[in-house]
Amino acid sequence: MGRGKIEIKRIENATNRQVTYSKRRTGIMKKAKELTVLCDAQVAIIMFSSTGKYHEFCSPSTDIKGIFDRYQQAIGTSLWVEQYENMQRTLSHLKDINRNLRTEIRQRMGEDLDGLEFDELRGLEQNVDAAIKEVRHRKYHVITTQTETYKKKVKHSYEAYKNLQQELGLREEPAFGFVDNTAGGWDGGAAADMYAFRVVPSQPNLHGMAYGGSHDLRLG
Amino acid sequence: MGRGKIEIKRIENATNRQVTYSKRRTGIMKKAKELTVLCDAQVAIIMFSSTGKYHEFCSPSTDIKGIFDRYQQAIGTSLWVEQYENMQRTLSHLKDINRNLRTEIRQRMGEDLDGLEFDELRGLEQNVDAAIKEVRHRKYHVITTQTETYKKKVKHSYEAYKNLQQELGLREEPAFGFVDNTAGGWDGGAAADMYAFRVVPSQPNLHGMAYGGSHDLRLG
DNA sequence: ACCTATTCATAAGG
DNA sequence: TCCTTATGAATAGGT
Repeated sequence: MGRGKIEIKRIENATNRQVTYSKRRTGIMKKAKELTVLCDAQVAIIMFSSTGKYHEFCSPSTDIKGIFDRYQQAIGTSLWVEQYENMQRTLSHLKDINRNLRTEIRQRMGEDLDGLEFDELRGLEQNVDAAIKEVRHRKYHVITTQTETYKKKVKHSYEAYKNLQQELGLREEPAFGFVDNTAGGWDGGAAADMYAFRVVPSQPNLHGMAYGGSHDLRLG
Repeated sequence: MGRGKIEIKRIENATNRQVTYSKRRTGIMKKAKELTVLCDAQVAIIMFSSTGKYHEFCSPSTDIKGIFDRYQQAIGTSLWVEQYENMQRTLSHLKDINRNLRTEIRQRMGEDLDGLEFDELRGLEQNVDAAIKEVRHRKYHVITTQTETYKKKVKHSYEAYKNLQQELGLREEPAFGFVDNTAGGWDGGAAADMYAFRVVPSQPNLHGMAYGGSHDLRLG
């Protein structure tokens, strides 16, 4: 249709190609619209010209996404579903793991023990018992190190003070006496009591997690 | 075009509508193919007839998914990205939670304590200490209940045996004596020792989780 | 963007 | 669905 037949092959002249693209695109869109009205059909068209411009058509009462969701249903799931389903699987797997982890934590906190057999309880007890030994050991290490540090600080301060006195030629009595009362091993209970005043009253927080408090276990 | 002009409105006769759909669909597909060849364009078309049958066209050297990915880029991300990104967010949130839970478990097992302050260690110790009391309490409860059950079973057996003797008119000595040696409270250590032979040698397993063993913490 | 000769698509009927 | 054909629509090439 037109002044002379044309061969259906790529139009080499860029201007002609662009003009023909415009005309024929309009024609297809019109035909598509007529089809949706005449035949009560749903149509979605997406076009990219050779210059990269894009145009779309979509029958009314829906949108591209709607038609593509229907399309995916029609061809029986594919396209993006694969990565989507992978994600879904990973997600539910993670939820399972989280549930198990939370169960284990609760049991390690002495809750939710009703379902456990004697053997299981015994294993749990032994495990928690070993854990508390580790925690105590670490605690004593920390407090010992801390104490040594303070001891050294005091010692250095005292020596600096004495040096200052000497340099000033003063002979006054020191303002305080330095006594080493931190030597030797630490008794666990005593250490805990000595430092009880330093413990914060609310839940102690470990890297954002409060032991014994409520965990942020929302699944989002 | 055709033997008479037609009005562009829904064709009420179902057969005519179907016939027209077929003809015009073919026409559009042909036009689309010509467009892709003549103008070096990319085209994707999806159609659903009023009867639900679907047809598609796609320019060569690509596929529907390819064109739609390009389409989404062109309009600047949308469509499925929203739910996809929601999922991605949920997933990474779950992973965070998972990591925190595992950290907490490890710390409750006495591992990974290096990063903790004294106050935190103290909180952890108190918490684990409270937990082990709960576990022991539960363990004693279970073993006591179990023992009571066995005791009753033995008692019932013995009574049945005595009744049988009486009914048979026999006067032989009983084959075994019934002595109540399970009354009174249970000492924890003693109980554990008494029943030590019942403990399975390998890791005790609690609902599929082995305390102190390796957890199935693969993230998939 | 408009014009128009020409080709094409298709409505109706079999 | 395919064939036929009269007729209106689409459009190639030029302005």
